Amino acid sequence: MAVYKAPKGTKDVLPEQSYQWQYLEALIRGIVRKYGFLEARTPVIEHTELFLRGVGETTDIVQKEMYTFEDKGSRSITLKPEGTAGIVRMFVENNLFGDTQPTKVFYLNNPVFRYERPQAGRLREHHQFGVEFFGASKASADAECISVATELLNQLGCTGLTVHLNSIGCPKCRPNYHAALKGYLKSHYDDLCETCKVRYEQNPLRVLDCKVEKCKEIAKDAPVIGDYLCDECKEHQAMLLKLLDGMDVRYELNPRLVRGLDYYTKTVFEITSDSIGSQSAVCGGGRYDGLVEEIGGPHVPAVGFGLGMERLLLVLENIGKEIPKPIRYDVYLASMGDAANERAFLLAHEFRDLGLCVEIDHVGRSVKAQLKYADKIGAKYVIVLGDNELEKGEAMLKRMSDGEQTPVALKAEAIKENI
RNA sequence: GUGGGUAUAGCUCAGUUGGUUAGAGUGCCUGGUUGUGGCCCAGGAGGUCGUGGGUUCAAAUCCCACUACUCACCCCA
Repeated sequence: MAVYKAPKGTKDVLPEQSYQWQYLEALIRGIVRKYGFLEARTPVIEHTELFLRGVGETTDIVQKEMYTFEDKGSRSITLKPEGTAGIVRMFVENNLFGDTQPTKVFYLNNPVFRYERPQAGRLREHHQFGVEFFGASKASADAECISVATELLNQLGCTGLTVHLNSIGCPKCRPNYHAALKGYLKSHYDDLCETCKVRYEQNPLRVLDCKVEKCKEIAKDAPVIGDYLCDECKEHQAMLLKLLDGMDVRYELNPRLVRGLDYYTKTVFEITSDSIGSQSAVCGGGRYDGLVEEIGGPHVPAVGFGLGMERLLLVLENIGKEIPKPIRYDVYLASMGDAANERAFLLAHEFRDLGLCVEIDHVGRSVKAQLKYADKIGAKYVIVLGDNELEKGEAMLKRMSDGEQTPVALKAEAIKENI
């Protein structure tokens, strides 16, 4: 029985709901196009090593959530747990850094996999839309990325969203902050939760993110990164805020926003929703100036984000946003009797040549049942074909919205005039 | 990995202190005359009551285990 179910944490997109995905896809393509982002597609699998180096060995994603296996050639392969590492690998492997910069790419409906306990808004396989902006160190690049996300969300009419923003510094200034933070945490070490004791050693920034009450108490009075940023990081953030203000993008500065991927530098941001349960992040990203080098390329600054498609759909559902359902059939050809059935089939063929969407009877229903079926599948018009119509070479074109019937000659072009 | 909740028709759910052929709404099929949808009316099909054990004369109902789903922690999109 279990064999015939989709694996835990995965979901089918059923035929009746795929239009929602297509709607988002079209909207997204229209937006990124205006910014000049080009689509890139990378493999679902990568060498495990890429994520160890890219995402970071101490992260939860790498330590306990990856789908890793050995292939028949004894290579360690991993289903991608996030979108950025693969794109960076592509960027480096194909020497795209050698082209004129910047390089602006996006990915759409990119499947990513994490072995986690499923819950509201969290799947083991989900799909991301994301943007990666290489070779641009200026804050305008950060601002464009955020703008792509907020424009999308705004165009969809999303409400209850918050843009959280922070800077976590760069390799020049972060060590100072690390030292200060560790110094502070050391005096509270015994009160930290068990995982935070480990974080203290491996990645003290993450203690700020801890949800345990005691740790939150401690974090509240911890030194703030903003006080330790170097001039360059400070100026970068100031410029970003200025540009966001100029676009009227609302944001909240959150000094404790720390993301679970190791590659970020300077800007980090997250967009959360208050309507989709506790897994509230719809979009997350930031700057990663050191990652290209880490993956074996030259020093190339970059910034990007990932946005969860399933969560975006959840937001739309929960705020009652209706996605327009496309018309499936223009015409349904009801027919009875062998001659009319055959004529209906060929007429449908002619209609399709003219670009119309049309359906006929494939199961031998009565005329009454065919009308009912035409109504159910949302056909705009119905034509009933029987011996009478074949003789006269004329039939009634029935408009389903109001039932009005008009006589038409049995010629595809002529009928098309009337719809 | 840790907790809580749920499991009865395709779907959403009833099912009284254990009691005889397990129900409703919706969906599906058919019919309400001879070739015309929506509304209405009538009829029909459809259920190993998640699985396996136990208690009992008797279990959808009580007990245990397992599984699945779900929500939350954790983490993240």
